Parts: sequence; structure tokens; C-alpha cells
Amino acid sequence: MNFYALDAVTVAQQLLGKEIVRRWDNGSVSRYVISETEAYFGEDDKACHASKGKTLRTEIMYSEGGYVYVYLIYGMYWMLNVVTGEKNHPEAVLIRGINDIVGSGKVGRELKLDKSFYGESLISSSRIWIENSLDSHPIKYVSAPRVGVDYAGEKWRNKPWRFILQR
DNA sequence: TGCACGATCTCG
DNA sequence: GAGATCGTGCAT
Repeated sequence: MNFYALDAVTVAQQLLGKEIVRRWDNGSVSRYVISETEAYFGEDDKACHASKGKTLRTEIMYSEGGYVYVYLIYGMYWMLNVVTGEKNHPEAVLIRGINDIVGSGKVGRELKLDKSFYGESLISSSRIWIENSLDSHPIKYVSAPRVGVDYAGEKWRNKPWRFILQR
């Protein structure tokens, strides 16, 4: 089955400890352990970009899980998200931290993301995908409110949908 | 056609 | 504490 078709909160938790694999243009490969994630869940979630409906920018989130959703923030940082959930239910998981690099803007910069990654399939891409970590330690994490979503209103801004790997 | 703003970071 | 920097959505 498609792991990414699970709901965003579950995927956000399960991604912790897995590895993002990035193959560069010169053929070399880097691996990064996912250390912090955030879940965005559907049009009802006022903090989710899809809360404004389906647009050119958000339409990838309406696909079945397994695609990359990237967008530019503050004119300079590419944010990396993993589309999750069933087709026509827009959900995504924001990758906030990899290894000891914490901060979604820094993640995008480290991975050298750009607009061309929009819609990339994590199942079949040859330059970015996710693998289970070889070391199978039990994963421990803590939850916290999401960052930068004060505008989303009482109900949504307090959701503990930010997940931080504990080591 | 224009404008305000954002799931941010760095520097001073 | 402010500046960098630009695509997007919504108002004009």
C-alpha cells in the first residue's frame, strides 16, 4: 500500500527517523535523517495553504500522497512538503528539520530545492526520495504547536501537530 | 495592473 | 529589530 496515503498527522509522526535521500547533479548522494515535521490537514485547517481552495499553487496537494509540494516563502526560501492522504483531500507534511539542521528554510537551502521540484514523485524520482533508516531504534518524539500560524484562529493554531525527534 | 504579505533566516 | 526578496491571492 501507499504509505503516503495515510493522514498527514500519522505520516508526520512516521517520517521521523526516516532518511531523505538526495542525488545531486554530479551523481553523488547525501542522506539526511528527518528530525522535525509539521502536519497540515485539509481545507478546513485554516493554517493549511489549501484552506483557500484549489489553486495553481495548491493543486498538487489534491493528489494522492507521495508527491513533493514546494513553495517559496518570503521571496527566498523553498519549503519542502510531502503530500499525504487520499486523492482530493489536500494534506501535507512540512519537513522542518533534517539531521541537526532545524528550520524549514534551511532545509530547502541545504537540499538545493527550487520550483522544479514541485510535483516530483517521491516514489519514482531519481533525485529525491525517502527511505527507512537502517538503524531501527524505537522512535521517540514530542509534540508541539505549529510555527507561524497565529492567523489560523483558536481551533487550528493550537493543534499539537509539530513533531520533534528525541535522541 | 497593483499591492500587501507570508508555514523564514541572518545580520547588526 | 530590521532587511532581503518575490510568487500568490485578492483588491482595484
